[in-house]
Amino acid sequence: MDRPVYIGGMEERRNLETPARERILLAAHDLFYREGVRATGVDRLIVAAGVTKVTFYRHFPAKNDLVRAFLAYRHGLWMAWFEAALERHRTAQSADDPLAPLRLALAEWFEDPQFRGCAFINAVAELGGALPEVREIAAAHKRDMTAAIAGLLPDDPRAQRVAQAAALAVDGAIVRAQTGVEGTQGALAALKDALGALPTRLG
Amino acid sequence: MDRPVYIGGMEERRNLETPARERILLAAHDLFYREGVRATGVDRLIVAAGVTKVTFYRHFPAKNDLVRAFLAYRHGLWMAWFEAALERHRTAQSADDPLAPLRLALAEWFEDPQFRGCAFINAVAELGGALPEVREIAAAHKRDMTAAIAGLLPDDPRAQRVAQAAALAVDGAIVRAQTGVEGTQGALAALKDALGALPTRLG
DNA sequence: GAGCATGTAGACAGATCTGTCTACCTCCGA
DNA sequence: TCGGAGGTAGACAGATCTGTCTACATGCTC
Repeated sequence: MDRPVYIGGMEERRNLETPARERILLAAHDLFYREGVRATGVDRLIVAAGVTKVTFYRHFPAKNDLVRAFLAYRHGLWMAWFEAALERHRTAQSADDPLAPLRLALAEWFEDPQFRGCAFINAVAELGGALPEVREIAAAHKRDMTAAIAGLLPDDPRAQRVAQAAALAVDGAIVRAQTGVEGTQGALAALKDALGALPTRLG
Repeated sequence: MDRPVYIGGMEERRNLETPARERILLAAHDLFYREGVRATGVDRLIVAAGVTKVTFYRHFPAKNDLVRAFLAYRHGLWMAWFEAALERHRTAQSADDPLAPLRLALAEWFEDPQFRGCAFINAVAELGGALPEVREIAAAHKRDMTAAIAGLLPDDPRAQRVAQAAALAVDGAIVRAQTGVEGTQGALAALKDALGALPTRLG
């Protein structure tokens, strides 16, 4: 994996060999994330996916079904990238700074020109009122993200609490990088301060 | 101010005495925050505000003008509540824990049944692609929020950095309370851990 | 008393949205 | 061989969206 999968650039896979269902999912992944769910109409999706309306509705009887499928797909993709990125940066890890891979992984993500924040936070913001289940989907995503962070910490009963606080800081960094309060560098610097203060030398 | 102003319940002010422009703004504040900007059509706004379409478009030539006015209005309202809440909780402040008022203020907010996250984070998530200026509006909001947090800290050159890290944690707590990862109590507990670790005893 | 700002009621235009429909094609496995 | 899964093209329905239009009323100010 030389390039994080969330970046996009999946268009090349969206050719006629790829099954229609997957092409729709790839188009949704691209457009929903980049422009938002409500801003993306079914007509634009079918053009981007290169399918017809009948095919679209055969696979996803309602647009909300595609929204759910998109979030499930995104979850798998993002978690795979996240865990791989943490693993890749483990070389930078030391006993003094076990969360260093977390910072480096997020720095990668934030610098990506396609970065538009967390798809799950965005989905809750956009659809939380109309489609309450996206809150539960987003919560499950955040729980998995927190578990991956906990995996960086030494085996200790207090690791769960530290991981929760670190995950909190990560979510804060994501939204601050997204709005660009102090630039992505500012978000990363504040994240470093917040993570660095946590008691990671347990035991 | 016995009740935070952001809670809503402003309907009683939306009577015929109130000028039409303010009634529209109050209706937008209610509906945009509760259900989202894109989910709220002009037709619903004019019914909620009790004005006609001509009046609406006389004050706000395009819906996006109302979006901007809504965000400016919300900023004033929220900041006034936030600063007042911090002041109200200053009694709980000690030299050991200067950020205690921050936690208590956010606990108030999160427990509110109308709580639906930060209107600015939500607006960026929903409109960041289509209306890029909301990112700058949200960034300005976050800068003011950070300045209010800095006001809790002792006068010290390092206070700015600590305030940035604290603001990062606050944003994280807001989105986690919004998605309900571990409930609002979990968000508050993680916030307490993240804030408690920061070096607030400066100088 | 003229002009202007502010308000009312409601029809209308034109775009776009989700979702349905008919009609036809192709490939594969029982 | 035949039936079903999966595909194509594109018209259509019905709702909803933003924004415009005519026509009229009221009250303030110069």
